[in-house]
Amino acid sequence: MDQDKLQEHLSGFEAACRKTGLKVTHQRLGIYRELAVSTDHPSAEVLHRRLIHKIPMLSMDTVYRTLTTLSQHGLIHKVETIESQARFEVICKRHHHLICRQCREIIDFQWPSIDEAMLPDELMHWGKIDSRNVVVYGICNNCNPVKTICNKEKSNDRDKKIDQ
Amino acid sequence: MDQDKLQEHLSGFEAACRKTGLKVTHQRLGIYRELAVSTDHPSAEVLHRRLIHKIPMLSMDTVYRTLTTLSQHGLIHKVETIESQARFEVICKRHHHLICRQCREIIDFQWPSIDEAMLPDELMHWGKIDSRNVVVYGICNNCNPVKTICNKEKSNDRDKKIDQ
DNA sequence: TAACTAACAAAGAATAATTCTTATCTTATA
DNA sequence: TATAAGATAAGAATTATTCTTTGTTAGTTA
Repeated sequence: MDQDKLQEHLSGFEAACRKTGLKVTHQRLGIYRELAVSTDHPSAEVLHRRLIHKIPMLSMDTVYRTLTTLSQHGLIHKVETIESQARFEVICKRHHHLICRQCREIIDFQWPSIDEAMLPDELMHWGKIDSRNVVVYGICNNCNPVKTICNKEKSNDRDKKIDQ
Repeated sequence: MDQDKLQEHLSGFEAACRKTGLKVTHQRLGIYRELAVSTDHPSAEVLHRRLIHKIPMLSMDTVYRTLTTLSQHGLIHKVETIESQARFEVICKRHHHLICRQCREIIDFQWPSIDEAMLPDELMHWGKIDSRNVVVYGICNNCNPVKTICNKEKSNDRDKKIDQ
């Protein structure tokens, strides 16, 4: 995310906070900004690790509380996964997620035809739908190199913790 | 799931266990059967509660262990959600999930056109894809009854936002 | 059918992720 | 600038899940 886009996001964020009556605190702004510049859908823990040198007194609880609050107010997203640790993203343009079962990297992709497709009729009378997301799982080439040409002995990042 | 279908499932399950070298134990069979007759994507805790009168000595640990094992061997699915408690389902015919943010009920629906649609090109060189699921979130009519005529007033927009 | 061994149970400890409690601050507003 | 509502830090607590050990049970194979 480039600087202009970021500034735009941050202004939008402040405005949205004010509108909903959320106070614009240093911590919230910091957490939101960090999330906005992250492309890897960080967990609360990762965000905390990245922010602690900027906001030394930042507690994990604040990160969790903030993420929950922002998510409840629709300012950020919790990503659907089969993991136990929740991961987040700012709300940017519509996209879906591709997740590696091994290294757990989550990458975004667009799929406009799905976004526009009519949902099946049976959903029409269920209630009020507010999001539709595709989650694609698999093993990425880094984790399970294509044998074809070379196959350089795989990097064993099974438990790689997606840090900083 | 009707009786025949269930029997078929159970035979398939036993065969699959034997094939992978998993022992077909009373507990595994019981847990799998309970999951197969459940349409509500139960958590480990719920399954345990439902089974404890049939298998009085069943421990939570066994339920967790079994669900993990079966899931690792591709015999059951862990459902993608934004919840902290994991929920499971047997592998039946292809379907997607509709989840109520309020009551957390998860219901299945089919969407064949998505199942057949080509994934975007950009995913082609990412790795080996093994599943694609649509997760639809919203508020069901039971939780937020439609006030037929007009009324808005409700729709506490706080949590809305993410469109369609 | 015996024997080998994975799987199970119990019980408790451990871990990981997240939330609560309380006293103390900060932001937005009067 | 005072102040009330709301937010934070710190640590305790909770929840979900996994691990450890020991003794037992029960599938599977010879």
